[in-house]
Amino acid sequence: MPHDPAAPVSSRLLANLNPEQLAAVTLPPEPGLILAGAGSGKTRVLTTRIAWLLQTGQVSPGGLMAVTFTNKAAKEMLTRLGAMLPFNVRGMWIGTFHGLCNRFLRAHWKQAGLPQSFQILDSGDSLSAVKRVIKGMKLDEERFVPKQVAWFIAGAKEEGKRPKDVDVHDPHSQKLAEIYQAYEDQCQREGVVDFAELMLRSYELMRDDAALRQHYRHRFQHILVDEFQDTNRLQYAWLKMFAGDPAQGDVPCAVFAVGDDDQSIYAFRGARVGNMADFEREFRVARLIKLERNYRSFGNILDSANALISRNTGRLGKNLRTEAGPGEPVRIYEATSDFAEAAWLLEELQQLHRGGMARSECALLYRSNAQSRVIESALFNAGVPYRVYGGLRFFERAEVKHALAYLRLIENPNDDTSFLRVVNFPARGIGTRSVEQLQEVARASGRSLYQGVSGLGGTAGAKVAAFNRLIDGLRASTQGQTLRVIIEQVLAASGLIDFYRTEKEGQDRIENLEELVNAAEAFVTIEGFGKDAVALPVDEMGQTGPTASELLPDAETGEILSPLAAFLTHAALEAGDNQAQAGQDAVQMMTVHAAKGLEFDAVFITGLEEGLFPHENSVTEADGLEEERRLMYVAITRARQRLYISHSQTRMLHGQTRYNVKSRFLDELPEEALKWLTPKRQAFGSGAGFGGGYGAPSRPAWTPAPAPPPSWASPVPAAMARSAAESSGHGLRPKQAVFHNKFGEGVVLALEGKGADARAQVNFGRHGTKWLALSVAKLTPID
DNA sequence: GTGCAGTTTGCCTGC
DNA sequence: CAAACTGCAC
Repeated sequence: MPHDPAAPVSSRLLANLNPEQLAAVTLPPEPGLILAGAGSGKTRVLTTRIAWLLQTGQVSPGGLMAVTFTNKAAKEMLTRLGAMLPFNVRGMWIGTFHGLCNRFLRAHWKQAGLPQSFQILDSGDSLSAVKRVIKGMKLDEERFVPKQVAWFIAGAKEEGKRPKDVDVHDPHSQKLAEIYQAYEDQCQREGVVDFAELMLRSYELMRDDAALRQHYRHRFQHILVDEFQDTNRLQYAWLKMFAGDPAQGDVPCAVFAVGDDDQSIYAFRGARVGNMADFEREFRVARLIKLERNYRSFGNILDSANALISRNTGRLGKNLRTEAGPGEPVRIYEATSDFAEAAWLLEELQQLHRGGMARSECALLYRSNAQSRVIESALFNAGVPYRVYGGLRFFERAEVKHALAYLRLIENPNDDTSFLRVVNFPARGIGTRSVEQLQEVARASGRSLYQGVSGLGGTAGAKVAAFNRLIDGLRASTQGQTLRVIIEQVLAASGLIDFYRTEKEGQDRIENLEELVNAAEAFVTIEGFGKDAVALPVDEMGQTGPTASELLPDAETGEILSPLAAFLTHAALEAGDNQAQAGQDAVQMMTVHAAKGLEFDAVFITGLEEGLFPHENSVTEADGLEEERRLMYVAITRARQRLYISHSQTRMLHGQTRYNVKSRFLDELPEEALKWLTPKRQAFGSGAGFGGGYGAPSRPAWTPAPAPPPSWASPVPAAMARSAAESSGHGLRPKQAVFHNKFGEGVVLALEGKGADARAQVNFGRHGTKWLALSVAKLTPID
């Protein structure tokens, strides 16, 4: 049944949709799969469908669930819906998988076998919990590397497996299963859950509780899933629990799955593109709708993306087209060093800005967070405002985690992870030895560290008891207080503020702690806590504030989660990406992963080098390489008007200079869409007429795109770099543009002295003119 | 038990 | 290159 054309609201809603979009939006209430290419208006289709379903009265706000993958996407959806709908959208089941699982478990904590105030472990917490388990089992950390074990446990959970379900084929895997079991016991004892547990626990509760299952299946008539290609096995199974599983003979509700197999970039955390095909088959999707018209990018950008992704195998098949013209060519730049690359980025950014482009419309993308540093310092030194997403996030900073640990202990004193973090921070005379004793006592009696104090005598026992009293006192005195007061009191009473005040480098940390108070304040304002909910504030970056919305009343008692509990949840599920630096018109910096779902007028993709992008850990398997290619595809398709791609001959990594060869992905782009800002070079050693390039014996010479050398570490540029340095000593000349780590870009005015005494006078612009000893100062020439 | 200096080790991506 | 870890003097 199409919409009622007489309804004025819905016809306005549906105006300007293309036929495919319209078909998707108004799909009858049955399972549907939408293959939505990058920039094809996917989010618009999703939000419009939700609004259309609601406005035509086909479903009530409570009868609909929409799941996204990232917090960014969830926010985006809520913001857009908030603008389309006349009522507050916060109460609706719209959020990330993990956010919704949390909400579900908060409401049914008792059935799920959790304490009411269970805490959520982020990956760092989870890793230290694993470490404790391994230590407790007296196992060798060499043989059972905590990181790998944590990885193994998360992987098992994502497959829906409990310790008893894990494949055991040798003593090692046997032990792994035992560690997994011990980890689980420990988490249960402490009342904490990790990310994967949120999913698995809610899945199992639904699976095992028929009444609950019936309740939710009756409730949700429509479930919309964004980024379906990124779902893992468990998430798909979870979905079937809520929607009804056709394989079990259920009649499923209207699941509206939107995805793009070409943008599947989360295989490393269990994503299964195959879920799309499985869904189509299992849910007997009658009509698969493809959205292939791109509204975002100009032709050259799109052609580049299409050409690149066409090298992947086993695609569902889709080709983006646009009606915009070719636009600007894709510009490619080769830098001599990562510093020079940063200097070039800066220069191009300034030029775009002078040309009238907003800084916030420029994005700098990189494969891994470590690359942001050099770029950041270049921007910082030039005084260009920027904003970094991801990396060390706000709620993951050490001082913030310390403060949160105190808050978590107030909520749940059995949270041993938090207990260990702060029992002796700031120092209160409880050293390693005392803590070990306490751990032994607690383990022996099967109690938490907090409870274990009763079995610990002597001065150590007295000191721990004093710590417990501190926590208890804080719990009592903060009862019923506002979040701001609670946090301020904790910061003062714990001694955290005093501690950082005496630290040399403590000022920044104190500022972050103050920022934590602000974040809490903002959180309370936005969430509203049952009172009249406040309209979504939108900051200058177009993003809304925190979106916890986990304030569902308890299913049995009707009790509303305390502000503190809600805030702690918010801190665990959202890393607080937009706490700092919000506001001004700033250049956007993030990893390619973080950029998914976003778009910008100008995009710079940096570090297109073998070993980095594609990442060296990925090139050994075909699957890995294809995922890297999809990642590059995602990166390219973020750009609306201008796309720049850069690579560098050398790069600092692990404190050493690495010599890199340009990425194979550059050779996979269509030449006619490109413009090389620096001379295009063949893989070294393959002069004109040599065809196949050097060092690629596995490929015949006639291969159209010669494979890059097997190793990304080319010895040749290294030799070139050496000879350049040897011939001129320092490689500098007057008027040479240089880059300094601290002062940024400068121009050499004069040179004097030789060898170890060589000095250069450099004008750094806003940092003034300085004489630098070349044996000490690192000056990198910029071409 | 604390704090410092020296040494080692690791950086891929994220809810 | 830095964070994280280890060893040592107070």
